Amino acid sequence: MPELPEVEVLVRHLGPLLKGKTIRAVEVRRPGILEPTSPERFRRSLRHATFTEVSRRGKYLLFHLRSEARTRKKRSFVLLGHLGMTGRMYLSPHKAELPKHTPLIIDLGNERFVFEDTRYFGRLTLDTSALEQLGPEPLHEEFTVELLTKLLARSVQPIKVKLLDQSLIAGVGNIYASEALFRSGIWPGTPARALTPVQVKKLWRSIRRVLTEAIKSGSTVPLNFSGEGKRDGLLYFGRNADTPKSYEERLRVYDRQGKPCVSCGDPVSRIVQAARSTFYCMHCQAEP
DNA sequence: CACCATGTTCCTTG
DNA sequence: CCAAGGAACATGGT
Repeated sequence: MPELPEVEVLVRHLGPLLKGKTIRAVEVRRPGILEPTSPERFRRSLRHATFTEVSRRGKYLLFHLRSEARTRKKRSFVLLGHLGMTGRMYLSPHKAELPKHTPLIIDLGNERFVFEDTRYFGRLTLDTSALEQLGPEPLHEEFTVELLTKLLARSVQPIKVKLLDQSLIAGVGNIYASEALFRSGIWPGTPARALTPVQVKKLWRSIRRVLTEAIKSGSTVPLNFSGEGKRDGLLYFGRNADTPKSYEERLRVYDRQGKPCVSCGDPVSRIVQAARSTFYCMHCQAEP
């Protein structure tokens, strides 16, 4: 469930549940997801540590912990999480059956923290160096039109590909990149530096709007993070009974190839850029 | 068997 | 050094 909004909603959900909980034991079933941290070091650091806070940076989850070792002095550290393509994290009763692909389980006493990840692309590690390369948070005040203009000024890369660059803007992924460009009426193949000032401003607004709206739809709805059901917690596939809008209504172009554009009725196109699908409307996002 | 999938990193080539 | 493209990672759905 990976882009910025999904991670943000998950962080808001997990924060209150984990705060103050102490780790009793750690079971590593797939050491690869800890890399480059060794399972030994991982277990040693986490055992007896207490969660103090959960926050987010781009698509990363930051679990803030404090080790309470009596013998040694207290020390704060961060456990960095990433959901990859298929990762999920939730609390679950001990008696609940674990899913087939569960790389890591943390025993919290009364319940356990489960990291489920079918494709094992996700991470839970003590190495936080990945954060250093991230660009600005698109929803923070520091992300201004002027900053976006500067970031796009020299590049000839297609704007859609640029939006996926985490060192440019942190948290935008393949779905919301297509969505933001559709809302801005910009052709995905436009070289970044060829965008007009008006287009940059529209794009800036659209990025913030699609992310904010996605967070809102996830936050106002009682999402089910219990771990039952395949797609629970995925905002774009959300289908809770109380969901105000179905995912078809929430996403305007993504995965809608051949279906009528919600704006003009022309069929939505699919192209491949940097080996990823891009969805757009040839009429509403015309090539200049 | 084919192709596709919300992500990131590494390698090659220019 | 940079940009661009592709493969790799691993598993499942259609």
